[in-house]
Amino acid sequence: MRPTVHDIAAAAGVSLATVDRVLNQRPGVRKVTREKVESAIREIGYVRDVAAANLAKGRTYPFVFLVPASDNSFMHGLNAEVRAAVARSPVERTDIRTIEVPAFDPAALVSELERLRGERPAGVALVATDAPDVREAVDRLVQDGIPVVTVVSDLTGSLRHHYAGVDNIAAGRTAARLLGRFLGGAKGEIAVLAGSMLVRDHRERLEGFAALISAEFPSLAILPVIEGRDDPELAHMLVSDALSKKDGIIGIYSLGAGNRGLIRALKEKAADRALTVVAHELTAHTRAALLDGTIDAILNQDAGHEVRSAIRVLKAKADGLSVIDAQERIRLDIFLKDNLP
Amino acid sequence: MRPTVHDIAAAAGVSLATVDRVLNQRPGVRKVTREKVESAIREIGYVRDVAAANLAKGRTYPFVFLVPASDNSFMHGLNAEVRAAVARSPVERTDIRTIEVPAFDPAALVSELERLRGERPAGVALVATDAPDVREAVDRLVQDGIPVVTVVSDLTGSLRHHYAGVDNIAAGRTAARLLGRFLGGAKGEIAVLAGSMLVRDHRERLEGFAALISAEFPSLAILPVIEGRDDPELAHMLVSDALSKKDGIIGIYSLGAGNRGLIRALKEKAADRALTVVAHELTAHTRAALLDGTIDAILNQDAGHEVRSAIRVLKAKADGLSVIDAQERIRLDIFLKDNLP
DNA sequence: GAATTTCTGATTTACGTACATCAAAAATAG
DNA sequence: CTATTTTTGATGTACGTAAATCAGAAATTC
Repeated sequence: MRPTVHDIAAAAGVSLATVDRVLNQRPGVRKVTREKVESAIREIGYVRDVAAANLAKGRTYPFVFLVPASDNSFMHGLNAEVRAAVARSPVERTDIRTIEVPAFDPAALVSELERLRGERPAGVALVATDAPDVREAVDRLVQDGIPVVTVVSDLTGSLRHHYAGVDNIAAGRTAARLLGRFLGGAKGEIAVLAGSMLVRDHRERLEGFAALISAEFPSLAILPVIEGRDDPELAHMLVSDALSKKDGIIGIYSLGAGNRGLIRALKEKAADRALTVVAHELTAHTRAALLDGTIDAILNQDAGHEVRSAIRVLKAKADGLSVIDAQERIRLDIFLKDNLP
Repeated sequence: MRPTVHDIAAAAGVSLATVDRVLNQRPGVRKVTREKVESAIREIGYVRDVAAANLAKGRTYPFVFLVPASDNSFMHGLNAEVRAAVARSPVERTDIRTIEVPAFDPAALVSELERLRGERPAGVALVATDAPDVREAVDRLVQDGIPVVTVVSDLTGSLRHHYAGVDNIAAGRTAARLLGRFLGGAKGEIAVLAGSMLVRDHRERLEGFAALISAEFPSLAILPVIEGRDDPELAHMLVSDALSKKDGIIGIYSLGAGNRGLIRALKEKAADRALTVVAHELTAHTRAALLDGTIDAILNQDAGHEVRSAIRVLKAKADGLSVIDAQERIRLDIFLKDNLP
């Protein structure tokens, strides 16, 4: 049996009340006594029974998820996963509230974060827009002792406790190597379709991609980035246009959302051409395109894992517990036709 | 606040004791009363507070892990993960015991399983050796109401509750596509290094690999399988030999363990040749070989995830709860030089 | 050394569930 | 209708922790 508070009391020669005061950092304990108790805790190897503690406290964890009100498959998926987590929340003693904030709008995010600072939830998860004032707002929350994790997109240089998302530079490099190897030394041009260069994940993916291509696949030339604003219609138009004008294109890297438009353009304009295509995010559309050969590989981050990981980390931080790092690392999934889930 | 047993009692118009009898399936409740209580439970949407229940029961989950006494990096890694789980076990109210069983020895596994049947642990996890009498022994455990999950290697047609491992046919197909695409239509021979064709995962990987190569990459010819028994020395010898004799080899698929020997052979015999190599299981050796270009891609299953998943599933089954399927699906990791963890 | 402040101990209630006991009520058998 | 069995209610204790109260002890101040 693991030791309990009673065992600490006995070992330290103090009363239960004093042990409780030390454990919960309540005032009214002399320094010497406090140290006596603390060393007893260490000696007998006491670990607080979190389940019992939460039961006694009647505690639930009021968590807040800030999700961008963005209209693409990936964000819809993320939202669905948060809702699924909300559905499970009573069982896990969490009380998750989601707040939609305008996408790519640092000011809106900041004001929401400030509001939350007054509310003092047990933890905050957010899809960060990478701006200095957002970072400052997050850091203020952290300094107030509120656990904060970023999801999907991280915040440069902030004090957030954790980032539940993939390494986007590595993702870009991986895409580059796949494209480069699949093209087998051929010479030609690569088109890159992004959502917007104002978003950190997209910038990083491009950065990793471009670096590896130029370092290891010099026979491939990267064309100026096409910014499709994650909008299927716009993406369709821009990609169609590029394919018509340039017939040196032998590969495409789609690093953002809006793949529906890309896929349509490919089917219309490139059915005859042997294009190699690598895209991000597994959705119904990209899955179908992978299966029918329009896309050759899909890089993906599992939104469900990200949401669950964020919640686990917030809970652990709220309880002052440690997390299993390997469990919380969000992996970059590579899907070929053959290993689809 | 979520409803409690008191709420059920009030809603059903019975006493707490009766609710308790129904909930814990104790005798002494008339059918009509039982149904009244059950419908009240459904109506108010009561879910048992597992934490409080376990506290009251003073319950710990005595789980047993049967791991093969196999001397290769992967099994060592698996063992380490189980030990890590054991270290965490007091916090999670689990009491995990590991038992080493001789590898690839159905009889030994069966006798251990039979012994456990008498012991009645709260759950059993095992790396299955795929044999009919093992299946029967597992099914007897299941029929006795003991939760059973297979880890890494599954058991054909058995009643086990769950399999915490990757789809090995898909893994073989994925390896085939990677090799095929990386080779870019070149013509030549592919060598396959396996541990033993007596193990199910290896058989399945080969099956998937061969099927896809012959269907989609007809210019590639698969040489007879080299069985290295997961032994680095033997693998080294056999691969060296093959490389010396056949100079039509342009690709290698290593689907088992013992990659240390393979890597040595490659460095000695094929430094000059442009071989494309796909191997399984990320270890210190394969990682180094991937980074220095000796290996082109590594397929991996995360032993830590498998172990934690197995424990989560066993716990859920023991409590009669459901699991989050997406969370428990073990993914096939594809590692290139650029997305190593 | 008395008055005051600061610590400490003893005790109680609570969280939601499990489990046991004993008495009372209801159903069934004879 | 009585005797018996079955079903139900009432109540208490326990799990490990949190949190509160109040009295008493120890330390500090003047």
